[in-house]
Amino acid sequence: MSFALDDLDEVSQTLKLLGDKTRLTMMKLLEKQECCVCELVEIFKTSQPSVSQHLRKLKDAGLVKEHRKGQWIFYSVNPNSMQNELIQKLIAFVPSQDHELEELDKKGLRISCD
Amino acid sequence: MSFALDDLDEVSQTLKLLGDKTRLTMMKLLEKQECCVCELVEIFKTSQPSVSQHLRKLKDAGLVKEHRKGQWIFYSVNPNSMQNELIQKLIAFVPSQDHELEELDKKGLRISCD
DNA sequence: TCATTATATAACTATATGCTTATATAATCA
DNA sequence: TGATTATATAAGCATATAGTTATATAATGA
Repeated sequence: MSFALDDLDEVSQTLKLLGDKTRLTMMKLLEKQECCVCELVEIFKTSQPSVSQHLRKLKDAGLVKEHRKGQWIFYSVNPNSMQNELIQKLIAFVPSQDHELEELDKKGLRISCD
Repeated sequence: MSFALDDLDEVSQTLKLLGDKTRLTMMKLLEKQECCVCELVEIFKTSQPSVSQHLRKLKDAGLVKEHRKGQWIFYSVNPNSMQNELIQKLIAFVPSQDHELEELDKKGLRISCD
């Protein structure tokens, strides 16, 4: 069961976070598929600190979770966040990012473990 | 018929706009009921220029419409905006602002024309 | 253990944002 | 017409934000 998020501050805080193109796209990507930082650096064509700082904000808000696999840290959307119902509705409006993941595969830059 | 808003920039731009507590609350209010600037000044307990500037941003994005009645200019949510489907989903998560309108009535500060 | 790779964090900078004060425009009313 | 009321806009300021560079931490592998 997901309980409704009915608090003005939390809604506006969440919208402010996702009012950034990079973070909004990240959520769309990480909803479908967990990614490590270096994959996101490749996808967003930006610096590693920039990616880490965006992820930090999403994590602080509880929107993503992380787990380490060896040297990599993988991030994905936290399905148990209080804001998840809102998040799901939002990212439905964001264009699919599947092509980004396919690009990664093509370039052989996809990280996979186990 | 409402057509889906499927553009990353427009979605993130809309979320950034509504990632402000004042503007988010305004949209919730103006969805239910048109208000003039002076009513919003009373409700938000802030300055008139501040309210006007927020409304300006919402209007520039096409999210609200205005019409003058005598000396007052009334604003309301524009149901024909390209983002309306997204807006409706968003403001469903915002707590009702009915009490604000009731407060106005009680204080005799509600503007009505015709 | 040392070098390499992945990630996080800190400090700095440039730009964006929201509010304030002051002023301009527009409508109403005496 | 002049005073009042409602609203918009401009300029200035303080804070927030996102990116950069430099550095720290952590895991891997030779």
